[in-house]
Amino acid sequence: MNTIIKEIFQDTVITEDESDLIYSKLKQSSLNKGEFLLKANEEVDDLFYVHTGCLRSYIIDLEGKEHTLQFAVKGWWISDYIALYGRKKIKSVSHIECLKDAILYRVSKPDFDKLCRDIPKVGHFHIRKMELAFASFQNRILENLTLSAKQRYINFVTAYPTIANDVKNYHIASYLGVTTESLSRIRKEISST
Amino acid sequence: MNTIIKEIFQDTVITEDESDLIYSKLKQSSLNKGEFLLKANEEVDDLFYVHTGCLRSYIIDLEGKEHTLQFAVKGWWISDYIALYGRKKIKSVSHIECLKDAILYRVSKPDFDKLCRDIPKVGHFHIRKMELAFASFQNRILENLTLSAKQRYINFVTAYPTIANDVKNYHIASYLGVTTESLSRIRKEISST
DNA sequence: CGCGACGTTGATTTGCCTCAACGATTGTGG
DNA sequence: CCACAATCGTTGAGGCAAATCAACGTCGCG
Repeated sequence: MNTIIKEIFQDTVITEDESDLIYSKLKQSSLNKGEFLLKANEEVDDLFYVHTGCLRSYIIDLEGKEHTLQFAVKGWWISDYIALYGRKKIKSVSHIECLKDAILYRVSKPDFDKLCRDIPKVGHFHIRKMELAFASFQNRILENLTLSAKQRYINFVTAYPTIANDVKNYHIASYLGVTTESLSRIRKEISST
Repeated sequence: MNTIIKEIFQDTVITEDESDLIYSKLKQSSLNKGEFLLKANEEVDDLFYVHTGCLRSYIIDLEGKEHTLQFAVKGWWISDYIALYGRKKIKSVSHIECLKDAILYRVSKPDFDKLCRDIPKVGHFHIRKMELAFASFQNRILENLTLSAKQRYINFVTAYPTIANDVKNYHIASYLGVTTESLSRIRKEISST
């Protein structure tokens, strides 16, 4: 069976025919560090599976500051979910930037929806993925409400050590919601303990 | 057809047989203001559909402070999603409190999963619900990163005017991540403009 | 009426931001 | 392979939004 299908669906058992059908909807694309998968105010139709590399999605606020919504590494999906999943169809609000040379598999939302309908296993897989994401979103909101910047940083580095290595500190800062200067001071404080 | 099934699934077309099957898994329960659906450190197995009334889920941090994760009114589902959807099965981390006399319909997660499998429409309905929730979670994270407490309050009241009426100010404060004192000052400032 | 829950106000503190300058590191062209 | 520039990270001084601590109105209900 196709190795990328096997990778994406992990321990879900997929038949040869199903694999072929899914594969026919995937389009491989590669991206180099610094390139963009998406910029704000574009049409969004696709989901992207990250096979290798590292990306981040972020928005730029009215004052021109960046705020990182999500990092994505091997095994993760990334897109502009606000635009793609929102109640009304809108243009993209996020930028998606490649932080480390990446190989992606793209699938359009309509194709993906159809796969979920035609192959129930895919639908169930998707539901499970969404549920996990749901739980971790709640966790992130909770951490934002509950913890100090220092503790959020420690948690981030603990939970995602590989991402912490792959990305710049100011990317992490903009994910945690602090300035690079503050993060620098936090790191200094931690290293001296 | 059963009116509650019709209400829950809105514009999804459900047959009589399907309706009966779904209904057989639902258990009605009512809750009075001040009562709890769930407290921390309990088993969590169920999802709750809110037919009438108003509830909130919140966690209590190490310092004893409350942080509201979610409000739920008619048409919403509520549970301890961190416990119910997380990677590993854990006891509840949240409290779910009734803020306004409520009528709920409870369904166990296993039953709900089975319904999603046996009735594809239900699965697709669930996916769509999750996608919408996904988008609004991203939005909330974004607002937390981007906006001032004042602006977040204005957005909350604008987006959920009925909830804002049904709940105490300190519930809203703990949802926005500010103290009641700060929210009070914010409200004062707004009223004078 | 009186008590408890809720909301407001004031004084002070603090965590993080802003602005500015300066090291350190990385990458690129000569 | 070095030189230099750009990018990234650190440090300092000062400011501000929101937290903390404390006290006091106000409302609803037994």
